[in-house]
Amino acid sequence: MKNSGNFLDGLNEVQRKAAVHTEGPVMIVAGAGSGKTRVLTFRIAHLMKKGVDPFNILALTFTNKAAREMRERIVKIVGGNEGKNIWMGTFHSVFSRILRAEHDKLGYPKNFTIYDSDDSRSLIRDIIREQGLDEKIYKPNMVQARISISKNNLMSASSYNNNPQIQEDDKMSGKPKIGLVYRIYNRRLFKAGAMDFDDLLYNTNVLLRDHLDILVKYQDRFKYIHVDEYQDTNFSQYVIVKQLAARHRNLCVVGDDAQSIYAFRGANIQNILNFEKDYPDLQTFKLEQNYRSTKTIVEAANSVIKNNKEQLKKTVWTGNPEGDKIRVLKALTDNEEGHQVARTIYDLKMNEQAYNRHIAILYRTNAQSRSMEEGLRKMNISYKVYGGLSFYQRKEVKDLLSYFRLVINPGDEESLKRIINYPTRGIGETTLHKLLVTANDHDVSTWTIMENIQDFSVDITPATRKRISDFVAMIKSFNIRAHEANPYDLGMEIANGCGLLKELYNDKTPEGVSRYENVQELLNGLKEFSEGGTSFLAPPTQPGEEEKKPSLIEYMADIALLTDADEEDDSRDRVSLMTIHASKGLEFPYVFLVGLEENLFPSQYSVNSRADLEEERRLFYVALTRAEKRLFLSFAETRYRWGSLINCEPSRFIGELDPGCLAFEESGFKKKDERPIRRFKEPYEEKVFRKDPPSKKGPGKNMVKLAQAGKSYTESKYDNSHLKDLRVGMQVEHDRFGSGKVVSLEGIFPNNKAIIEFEDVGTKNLLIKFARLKIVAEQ
DNA sequence: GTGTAATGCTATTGG
DNA sequence: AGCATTACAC
Repeated sequence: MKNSGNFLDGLNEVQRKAAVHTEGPVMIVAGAGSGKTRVLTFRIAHLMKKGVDPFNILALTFTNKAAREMRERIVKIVGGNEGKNIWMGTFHSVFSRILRAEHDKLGYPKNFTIYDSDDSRSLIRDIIREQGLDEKIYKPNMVQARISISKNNLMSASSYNNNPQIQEDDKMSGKPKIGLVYRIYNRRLFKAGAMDFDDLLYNTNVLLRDHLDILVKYQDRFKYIHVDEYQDTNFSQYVIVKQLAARHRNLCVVGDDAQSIYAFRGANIQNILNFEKDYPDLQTFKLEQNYRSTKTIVEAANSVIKNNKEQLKKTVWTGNPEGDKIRVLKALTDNEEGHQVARTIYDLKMNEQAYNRHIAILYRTNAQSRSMEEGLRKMNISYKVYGGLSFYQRKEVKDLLSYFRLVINPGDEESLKRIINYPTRGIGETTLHKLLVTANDHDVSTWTIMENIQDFSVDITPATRKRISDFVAMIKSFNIRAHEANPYDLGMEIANGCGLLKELYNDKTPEGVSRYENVQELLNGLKEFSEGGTSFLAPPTQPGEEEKKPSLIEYMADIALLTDADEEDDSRDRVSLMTIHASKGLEFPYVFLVGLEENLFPSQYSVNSRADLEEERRLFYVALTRAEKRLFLSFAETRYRWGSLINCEPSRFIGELDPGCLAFEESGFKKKDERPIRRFKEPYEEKVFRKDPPSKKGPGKNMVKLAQAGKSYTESKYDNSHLKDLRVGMQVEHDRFGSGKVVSLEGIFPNNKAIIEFEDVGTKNLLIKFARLKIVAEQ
């Protein structure tokens, strides 16, 4: 623990001023890498040292992980145990807790369910169908986006339907019923005791607007409010903050307009640009010194962002060394891009002793991870992909979570629909449909119908009735214990009792095994939660309030709002792969920014609108400024999309970079018909066209050698690179199954599967990377 | 009601 | 190309 008093010495002058200016409205405009987290951390620590009760401090961060890390740092500075009493987390997690505490004011159950995007889209799709609307016109995704935007602008279903402008727009676009879907959607959410993500903010606004006593209560609780990444707040969040801060006016927002990249989900850059209008007496601090990156990187980033019109004036500079030039890499195909990136990483590790964990590969869309993964795997470099299908969205994980959700809130219709017949228990589509219709007719939940099936005249057989009441009895037996039982024990009982664990265990295909493992992993997490007490997401326990025991209910309240970005870093040394959006707030010594092509980055959806293009440019700026030491840019001339090859042009953003920061091995980046950009190294010899006959000497000999030299292959236990050229019709020999013939192949090496007909044991479906297989003959 | 084959849709970005 | 939903056979 540090001695008190001197801890602020670790800040520069502006940082220190910003940290100690605790009273009144404050805006900290913080350039990339200027130490804003540090300022926020020290500021809160300073408040506590001054004697401010941590219960009175609120800090809203962009991810829960950021909150967790900041809390840890504050605890280190301040010492003692008080740090845990700060209210910290994302908007969604903090206000979902407040909504649970005040649930009765809004007529919601305390254990309301949080619907994720998939749940809410599925509900919207149901409503569209029930209303007899054409799904081709009323695309669920589009309707969902419209509803989401409305909620984030605090526009209720009624105002939506009563707004002449909107009604006119919807009519003109041939979709006059969106308002109706919105109204029904909200009604159904409420009936199910569920909120979608946007409701967590919307309903917080309703709560604060309609209940003055509640507003005053939280105004007085949150005497000091901090909002990180303020440039990415939406209107709904803006109003919440404004309301809460109205009484004490100690509001500190931190952000960088140049890094606003979430307009697509309602973030309003005007919130930060107009902060001064809302609080004319504000103090502004500009953090302009970058401590993160080399001069080259900072200058390159500046040269790009100056192409944007609307921004707050600031000049980011750094005292860091010049550093290496940014290298630009051209590849023939997306796959070759992956190979070259992997190869360059290999060189970095050899020549600069770089660790995997110091390296990030950033891309615009999740789909781009595939070619990067392939390249890394071949070079035997271990990596982790963030984002994409998150753990909690995997089918098997969501299935079990749906049981948990239903146990906690039997009104949760989306969960009910998901698992009522999984594992199959003879309650099929027709029965479910009858139940849903009856529920709708009586305006009660499907669960209520099932619970009282004898009271309703539903046309179903006695056998099916029995199955339904068995199901109801099972869920109820878990439900009565949801409050007090040990969450892990209860979770295990549910997983076993519902038959899901057995179902997965019996599936011996490679995918089935992995599904089983995923469920086990979920249960392990639940176990940790059970043993570790309440979570970091829970609000501090108020004085006089009894300490919360871990329960399944608490667990579910937590994980509904967790994302991949919140995962604790593991200690494994792995390269990070993620979208640029996901990289926000992170930094790496080595950054590879890939896929710099027109219509990919900037995205095809953005090129026709100035505002959208500026957002893409800010995204590019964010990507560049993640790098501390060295930065590599790359693009491919052709790329597979929807399974077919398309031609690409280099991104305009490359042309916007100050050429002096770039390393071209020849004359530099010119017009598209010139070919000045050479690869970093000799190109990896790769077949561009799939139709080429399999190479006689096998896949790049060097690759194999490197793969053998390395220690741990990311996934495979065996070096099966000789199976890359496996083709249908080949004769093979298996360690255990004997000799056989390849019947079919699918997927991409080494994650491909082969169906092989063995002479002795019949047909087997094998995952190539695990198969102990030899090629015996070509035919 | 259940399991498999065929179709069709998707890939901005995410709490 | 890969996945989810739908169509169709048992």
